[in-house]
Amino acid sequence: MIKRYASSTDVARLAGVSQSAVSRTYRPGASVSEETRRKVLAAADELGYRPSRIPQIMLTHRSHLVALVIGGMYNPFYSSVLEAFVARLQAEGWQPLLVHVDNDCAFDDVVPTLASYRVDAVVSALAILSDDSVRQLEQLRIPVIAFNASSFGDRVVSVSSDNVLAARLVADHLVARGARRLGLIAGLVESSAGRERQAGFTARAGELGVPVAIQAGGFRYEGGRAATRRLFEGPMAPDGIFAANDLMALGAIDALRVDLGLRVPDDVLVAGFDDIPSASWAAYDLTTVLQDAPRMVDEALRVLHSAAELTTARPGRIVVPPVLIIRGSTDRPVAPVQVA
Amino acid sequence: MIKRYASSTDVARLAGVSQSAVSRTYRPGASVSEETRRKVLAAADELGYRPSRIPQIMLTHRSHLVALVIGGMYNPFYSSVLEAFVARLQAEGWQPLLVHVDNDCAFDDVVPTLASYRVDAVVSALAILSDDSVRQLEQLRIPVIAFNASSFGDRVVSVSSDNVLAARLVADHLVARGARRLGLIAGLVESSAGRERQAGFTARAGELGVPVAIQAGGFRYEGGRAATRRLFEGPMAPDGIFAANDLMALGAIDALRVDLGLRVPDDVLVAGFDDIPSASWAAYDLTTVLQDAPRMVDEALRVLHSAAELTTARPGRIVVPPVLIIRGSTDRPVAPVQVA
DNA sequence: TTGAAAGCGTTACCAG
DNA sequence: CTGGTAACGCTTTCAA
Repeated sequence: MIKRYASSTDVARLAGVSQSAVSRTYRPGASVSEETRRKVLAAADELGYRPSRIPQIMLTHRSHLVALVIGGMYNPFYSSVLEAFVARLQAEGWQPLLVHVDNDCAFDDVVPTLASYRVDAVVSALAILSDDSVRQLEQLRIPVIAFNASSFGDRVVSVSSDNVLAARLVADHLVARGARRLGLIAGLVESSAGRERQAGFTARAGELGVPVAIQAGGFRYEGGRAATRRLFEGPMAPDGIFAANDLMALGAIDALRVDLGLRVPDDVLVAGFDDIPSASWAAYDLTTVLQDAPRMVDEALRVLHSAAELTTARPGRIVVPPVLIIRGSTDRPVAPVQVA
Repeated sequence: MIKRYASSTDVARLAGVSQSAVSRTYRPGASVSEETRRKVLAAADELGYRPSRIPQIMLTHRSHLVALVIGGMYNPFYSSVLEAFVARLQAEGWQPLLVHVDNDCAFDDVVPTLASYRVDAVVSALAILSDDSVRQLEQLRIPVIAFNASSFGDRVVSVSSDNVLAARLVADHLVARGARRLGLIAGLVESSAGRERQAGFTARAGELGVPVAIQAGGFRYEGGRAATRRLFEGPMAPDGIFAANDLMALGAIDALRVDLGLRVPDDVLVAGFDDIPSASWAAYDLTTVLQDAPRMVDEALRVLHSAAELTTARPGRIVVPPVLIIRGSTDRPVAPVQVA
């Protein structure tokens, strides 16, 4: 087995000082003579020495490692969340250990590994979080922060947008712009965010006395496109569609224009959720709900800080206000139009 | 300071056995009596114990940690590469430590942190890798694998597509489909991949006797859109455009259709590079070069395995064959058309 | 099969 | 200011 990294003892030997002296040289505010420091730094430079955090982890019971659990990176919303998270964690002295899971039971499998690295906390950006994984992490006393998944509000801390309110705003907007037969493209039933968006939208539509047809789109572009075609196979062709995320909304727009030969927004209004970059591309110009990722990350980090000194974060829900971004895909006069 | 994780000593105490017995219980193939194993597992379960890898790192000089350095996650190509990498690393027993850098000097800043966690290797998916960072990692004897950046072929291992060949194929294709005045939207000069694509394209166009106008697009959608408008301000309005990545190509298509009122592919052919998901969306249907991310990740992992036992990977370039994906954005008869 | 003990690379504490 | 030493949690070796 090759020894790759030099140790403080190696440096001490070369510099002709004690190992303690090397340690002190790298500890700010420790008392080392200029002479010793010089010798140590010279030796360290020669050997390519950097102090190791590993023994510190044993001593302090703090690794400064945070597990970041991600699932569907196909959704650009999650890439931007990930990027923001990593940048913020680094800036505050944490190191993200990235964990990718395809499906939920795979998460259970990696929990022991995370534990073996003694992570200080787990941040999950999974749409879905199984009861089992939560229980496992609880037993290991690892604080868990759920991003965009509120189903475990009583056991973990969750940070998410106000999905219900946002979906209600979308329903209001579509109806105000003249829609009278709504279509909803749902995500995955396992996703609490998706369920909340569906609930808010259908509730508000009900209050407004407007019917809603529902098709599942699985949060993907192709799913949204297929769901849209199915919506138009039914008896009630919608004149306003809300997709539970932007990817599906973009698929819906393409289905309407390319597969069905309809115009957006002239024939059908379309709105999405997330405000991913492609939502603002000229070909789509999609009305959507902005999820304030930086703000959500901020909140998650606030929780992380407080959880760092506890064995578990205090359960609860943190809800970030959403913003409706109105673009061309719903750009019609506000005055209700006459519908056949 | 709270002690979050139980130790083998805690378990031993509760189980009424020695700490060695606990260790052996978790080491496959060690000799423990059924009775002891039972007591240990019961105690471990009660305390939520998982063996720690931290002391092992000290003993073996191997952390099984791999630093994954990422930059522009705005490009979906990198999210999919990241996802593939993380999945593969995990499957093979490594843990990715994620590092995000905004600009290159920021990388220099995190190198000491990576070293302090005793990472076994660094995989950089940065378009740009500074000379300084490479030198720093060399001095620390950390093997480096550069993904999609070949400028340091003599110092590190790089894995990339055959950018030159791919760009030549694109030039051939555009000209075969009738383009006679080419436009090239370049990425960033600092990116070796971008430079290679530009070199291959202009070289082949030269051989074919077709002029090329160049505008920089910075690898972003907006940049590609603006670059396209600039191409048409010049004296030579192109009838075929190659963008050094898909994001810029999509911006180009929107510029052509929305800003300039031209048709794609009827008036102008457009091709990109990467084959990101949105390239195949109906609104764009973009001809592009597929970078075989899974294959590239495979190659990188092969290098990682061999580098794991060395203090440095043997420098060299690994080049993965690209595939031209022909879609609607260049869909014109193969026979050369007459151009004014 | 079992327990005791050394050692990994640090930091903190102590005596000099 | 300096060097020696204990301690962290684990694996491995050795003796019982």
